[in-house]
Amino acid sequence: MIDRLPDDTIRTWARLVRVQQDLLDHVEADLKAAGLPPLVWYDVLLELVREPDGRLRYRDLQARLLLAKHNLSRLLDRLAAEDLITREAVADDARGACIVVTAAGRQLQKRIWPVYHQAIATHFAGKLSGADVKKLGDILDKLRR
Amino acid sequence: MIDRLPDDTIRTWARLVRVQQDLLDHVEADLKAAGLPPLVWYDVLLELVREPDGRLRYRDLQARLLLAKHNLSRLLDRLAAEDLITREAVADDARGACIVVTAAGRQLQKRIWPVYHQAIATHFAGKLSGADVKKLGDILDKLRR
DNA sequence: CTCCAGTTGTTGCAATTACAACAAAATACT
DNA sequence: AGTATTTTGTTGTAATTGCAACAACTGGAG
Repeated sequence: MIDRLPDDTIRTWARLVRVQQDLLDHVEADLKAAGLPPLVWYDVLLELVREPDGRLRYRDLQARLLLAKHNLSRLLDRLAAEDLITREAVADDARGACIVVTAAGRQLQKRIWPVYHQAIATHFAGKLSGADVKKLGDILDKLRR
Repeated sequence: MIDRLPDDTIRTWARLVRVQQDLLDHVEADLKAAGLPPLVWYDVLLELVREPDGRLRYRDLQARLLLAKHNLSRLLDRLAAEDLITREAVADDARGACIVVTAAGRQLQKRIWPVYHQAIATHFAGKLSGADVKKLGDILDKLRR
């Protein structure tokens, strides 16, 4: 219980919220301008592509994405409709759903990355020194706990 | 045009996105747990309360909130439905709408603040040193441009 | 004055997200 | 085994957000 936060702490918080929203808006706009799907699609595909066998259980995917389960379910519906992923049964758990990237899914992930990479460079990395990035990383690490 | 960002820069970006989302989720959850409306409501009320006469033109409010105009229009519908704001005509511009906080709006803003303040203290300020906050502020400032 | 481009704010409609309830299967407990 | 509890994932429905078109108005050029 803290009595009263200093004004500059509050200002920094406000700025964090604001800047972050602004950054994401710009990145999303860049993706859209390139005719690409929103960032969450990429997040899902990336998590799957990173796995050695290109598959993850639903709940594990959910845990990594910090997405409410019902939202993920519908997001996957949309990805499946585009043949970017498929749902398979899990061997030892009949409830489970295994999410698998398709070849098209891998291809799309590869296609999004350069655009996303460029956006990160433009809106984020290009504005900071190496030392800034390092320091920011340390600070974010503390916030994560 | 940057050739290829270093891995740790990309990791820091990813962490920024993740941590920020996580922080906001927690803050929103705290507000909801206290039976309070979402953060945007507070943002709108705060902008208005800060004005000496408790009013702002629609477009100015929009510019400060980084909200798409149609979204703000509907958000204001909801606030108006709870009698937290009212819309008034602007003297010298018949198109314009002036958004005015009501007494109930001011009261709600005052009621939200302690909860929001506590959430900032818990999830943000409490995890960082004063120097961290200062450094973070500087970095965010660079990103803003 | 008259027309035309730009601004301001709202609205119809589609897509996405949130909440609540649910079915099905696994796990724990007696 | 038999029953309650928890986990896992989906779905119906309502709220919110995004997109495009719109009406009303302003301000400036001819």
